[in-house]
Amino acid sequence: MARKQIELGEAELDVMKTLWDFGPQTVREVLNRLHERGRNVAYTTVMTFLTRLEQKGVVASDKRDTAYVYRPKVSRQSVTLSRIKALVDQLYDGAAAPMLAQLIENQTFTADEISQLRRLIEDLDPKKPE
Amino acid sequence: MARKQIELGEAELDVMKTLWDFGPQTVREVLNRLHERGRNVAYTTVMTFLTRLEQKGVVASDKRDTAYVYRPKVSRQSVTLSRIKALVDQLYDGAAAPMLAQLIENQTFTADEISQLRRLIEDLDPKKPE
DNA sequence: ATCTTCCTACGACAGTGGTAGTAGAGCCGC
DNA sequence: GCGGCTCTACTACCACTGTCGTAGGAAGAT
Repeated sequence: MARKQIELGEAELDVMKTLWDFGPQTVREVLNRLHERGRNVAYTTVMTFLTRLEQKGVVASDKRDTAYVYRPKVSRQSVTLSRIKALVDQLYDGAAAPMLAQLIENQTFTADEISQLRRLIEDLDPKKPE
Repeated sequence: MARKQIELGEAELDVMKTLWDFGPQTVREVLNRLHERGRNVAYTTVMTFLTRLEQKGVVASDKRDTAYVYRPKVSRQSVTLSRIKALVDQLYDGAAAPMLAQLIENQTFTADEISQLRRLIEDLDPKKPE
């Protein structure tokens, strides 16, 4: 019950992405990555993000030489999934099927994607146990 | 470019839901609905929500007798869709298929839902025009 | 007329997230 | 040994969101 859902802001998520995509990095390295992706923040801003993320328990740091190196403590998958779940809860009271339906109806897909999705659906078993 | 995405908070969304589900209502009515769904907020809190929602342009109000009646100005669908899109953008850079895949893989569905989804997928045409 | 009740208007406050500045420590080059 | 450069620590600030309180008007109950 005390399961306090980890909330990450948009910018914080961006920082996580660079850690996921490029591995453990120093503040400066993260800063450069962010600039590359068009997020032009100040050095100290990145520090703030990383510190907050560490407080939230989603990254860890070790000192290497003079600077700290930060690394993710949670997987991209888990964050992604929990976000999706939060949205499903919010919008559809936890029922994933209607959300899927809406997504499917309102997006366009390539033929490849469609066959991929078909395969996924074919393989579904009802109430498959974990 | 000036396309300012409408942001609704969790509680604000809850208010919208009562308007969508039960139609135009006064502050008091919304309050009661919220209490029914377990959101125990104060009367003035609901007022604040409705006022803010009106400022955001997603609800409108008319005076009826002594009290204002609030009604939604945007459809549930549109809000829902734009939220989903925001998430897809955030997590998958706008590619819906991977998100679908992840959802499908990590949820369990009833047989009914599965056949419904199957039908949806079957009907998909590649790059189907609007 | 007064009391009670309901409604609105307005202000307030704390928490979070995005953003940054300043101060001070450690090290490098000369 | 001194000036820079880089890094951390700490503080700050604003906007937004969730939450509410108080003040005052209007209108029915007595």
